[in-house]
Amino acid sequence: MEDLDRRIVTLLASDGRLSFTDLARDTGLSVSAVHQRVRRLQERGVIKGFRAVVDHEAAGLPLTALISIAPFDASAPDDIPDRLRGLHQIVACYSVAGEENYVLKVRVASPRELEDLLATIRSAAAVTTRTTVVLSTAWEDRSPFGD
Amino acid sequence: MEDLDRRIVTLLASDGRLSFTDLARDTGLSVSAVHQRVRRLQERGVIKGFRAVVDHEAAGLPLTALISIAPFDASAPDDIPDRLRGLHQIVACYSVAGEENYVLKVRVASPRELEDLLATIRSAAAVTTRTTVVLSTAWEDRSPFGD
DNA sequence: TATGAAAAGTAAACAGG
DNA sequence: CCTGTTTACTTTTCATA
Repeated sequence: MEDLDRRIVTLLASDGRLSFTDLARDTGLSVSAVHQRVRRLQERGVIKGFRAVVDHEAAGLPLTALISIAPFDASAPDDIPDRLRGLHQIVACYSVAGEENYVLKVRVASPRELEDLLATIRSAAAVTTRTTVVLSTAWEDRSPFGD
Repeated sequence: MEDLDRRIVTLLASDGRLSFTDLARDTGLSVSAVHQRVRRLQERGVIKGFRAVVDHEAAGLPLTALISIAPFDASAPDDIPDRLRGLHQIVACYSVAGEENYVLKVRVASPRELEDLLATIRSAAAVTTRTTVVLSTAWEDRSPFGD
């Protein structure tokens, strides 16, 4: 990726509502030039979208957990993500190399909801679960480019 | 959190560049009313910011890993997040309840860079590491409110 | 891939209920 | 906490290099 594009991506990764005017100032390009570059970055899929960063505690979902899962029957065809996609509490689903096959990140309102969710996950995807409760988040979703 | 606010947060969590005009249409409020509510949500810290969602593969960081860490010396004061904060490859840092003390999410360009990063983490924070490489991401950073 | 300029749309601030 | 209005700014498109 070109230097100017990386700069634009870094800027938008740390403030997704920066105006094209600001981006232009920070990159030395004209407003139209930045505009075109951002559009191209989106077309190429480098920028996949824009999101508000929500404080889940303040939003009523104070409990985050990481759940590693492995299928009961390792010979079954693996459509686990498809089986879990409908559970909106699962905010991330990674296929991983390791003892388990997938790691999920979930957000729930209470231990009780976590308990229910685990049961749902186990029966929906025919898996065993190993749950790690998040106690606190030092940081999250930081830009890997070093701002 | 009130219903209208939850709706606004959900909408912005799925498209962080929605205009106040669009938010007003989708909530039935006036443009000024949504404007004020969004400002208040930011002041209260419910909305912590806005970010571009970057495809890290396309952006040259194709390798993601989850690293669980535990201190060599459990009696030492725990300033691990502070010791790791400067490593920009660490995009998330969770304190967790479990065998290990922290789980990190890292993004790097290559296995070689992961190797270097692991060495840096071990010596910077005086910890042992257990690394789980992410093979693919089914989804990530989804809204937990069910859009 | 860049630029500047024009038209349409939006944000931000404000007065008032 | 809401509404409508105003002003300034921003987005988007276009012609052009």
